[in-house]
Amino acid sequence: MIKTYRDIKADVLDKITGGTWPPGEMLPNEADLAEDYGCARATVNRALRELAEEGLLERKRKSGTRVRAAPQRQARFDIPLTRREVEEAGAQYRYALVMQQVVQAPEWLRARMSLSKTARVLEVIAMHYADGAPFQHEARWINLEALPQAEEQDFSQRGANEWLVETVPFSDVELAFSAAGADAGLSHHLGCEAGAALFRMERSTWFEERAITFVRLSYRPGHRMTARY
Amino acid sequence: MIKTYRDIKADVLDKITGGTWPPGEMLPNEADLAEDYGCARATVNRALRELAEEGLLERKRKSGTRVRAAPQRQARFDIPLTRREVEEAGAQYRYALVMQQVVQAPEWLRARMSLSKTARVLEVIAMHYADGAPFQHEARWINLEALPQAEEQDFSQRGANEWLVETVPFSDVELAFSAAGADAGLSHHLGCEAGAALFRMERSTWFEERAITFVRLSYRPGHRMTARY
DNA sequence: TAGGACAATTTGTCCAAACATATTGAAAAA
DNA sequence: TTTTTCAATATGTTTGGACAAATTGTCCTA
Repeated sequence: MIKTYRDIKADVLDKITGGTWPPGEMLPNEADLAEDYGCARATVNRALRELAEEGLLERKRKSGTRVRAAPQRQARFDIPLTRREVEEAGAQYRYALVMQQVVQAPEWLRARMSLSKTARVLEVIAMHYADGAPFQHEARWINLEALPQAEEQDFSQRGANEWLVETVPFSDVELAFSAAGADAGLSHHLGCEAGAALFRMERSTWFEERAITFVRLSYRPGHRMTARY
Repeated sequence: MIKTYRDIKADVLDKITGGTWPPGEMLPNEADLAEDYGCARATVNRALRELAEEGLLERKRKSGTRVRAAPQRQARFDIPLTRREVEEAGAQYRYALVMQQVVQAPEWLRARMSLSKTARVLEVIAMHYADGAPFQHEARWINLEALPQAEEQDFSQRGANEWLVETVPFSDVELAFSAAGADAGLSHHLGCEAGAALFRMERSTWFEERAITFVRLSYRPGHRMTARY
């Protein structure tokens, strides 16, 4: 017997995948469905609302609910904290600072972070290891106008990311994935050949419209990032 | 005056980002919050439930609600349909079939798709162009045991993906992102140098526990995939 | 015929109350 | 002291009812 909103979700999903309600099909309205299922309209509403959020249904007032013609589903995945990523793979994590210095922000960085011409940034280069082998190269720039206290920090023991997560825990993030060939520095640190194809993740972080940090993470060759949906 | 669950969400979010409720902090229980906000508990419940889903709060029966210590936020992004991806960038889309043939599934593919030793698959190689320039190389294998009618299909005009979306609209998907160097075939089709770093997306599709298709999409050099959260 | 006012419909949200369920912590028993 | 039992508590879900908001289609009018 159907009772919970989960049961209803599952049943509707079955009807969709089973072909009872093909793409483009209109569903009965909430009131009718509630009667069919023998439950309150709010229960049906929650089931349908969640299916719509997951991209399977399309809902509009007055016109009703229909199965999406082109099921625009979306992948969700957790943003990996490098330490956890390594440890969850069952490997020993190690961090090492390569370099830390204050510099004038170069032009390309000013563009990405919307910085002024004279902006100073803290540049931090570091490596992350899994079981002693190079795992990820981190190149980071921190906006010293937004976070002046970063200049006093010592990132030789603890990664900049962990400090930032504590200091500016909630922020807006823009992510980009791409691929890039290893240059001389990267190939040296990652222990791979120059030109090797590396998976790369770039992340810009903002807090209250101000750029906090930009980080470019280059993974060792062969790294894969997976998601399900 | 606070009234809607959205207002409550916004207010709670402000209290979190503003430091009133720092990471790890316990929130008052729903009943108390409902009284504070002058609304029903169900309204507070919805606000907090959604914030928890978004990864900002942690909720447990009896113990209550707390701000996540390490805000495990997740990125969501839409799965790109190549045609739309190109057209939304304002470019002219063009598709071209390179090759289509039935083959015995090689060992590595059998492993990925859980196929039997004698499984036959339809191999489809195609190219996607944006404004006449190579945009993406598609290498796809379709399980003919699950979809025998694929063998009769002609993918010279319409991409295999569009046919599959119509034929098996709802399926489970496993995604993987990585980087790979262009081999001879890829560099030829994409018009880039051999060894160039390419962003790659691999997708396995399942329907009712049966492998439908595996596709490997290799983007032209320099491609970026972005998300916000 | 074209445009505007309006009523009907459907989803969206809220409420107050009740019961369900997981979990904790304390009391009771071994 | 350790284990078991049990009640208290906070979130999870459902109900039936109500009103809000968006949108559609119709009818009326110019």
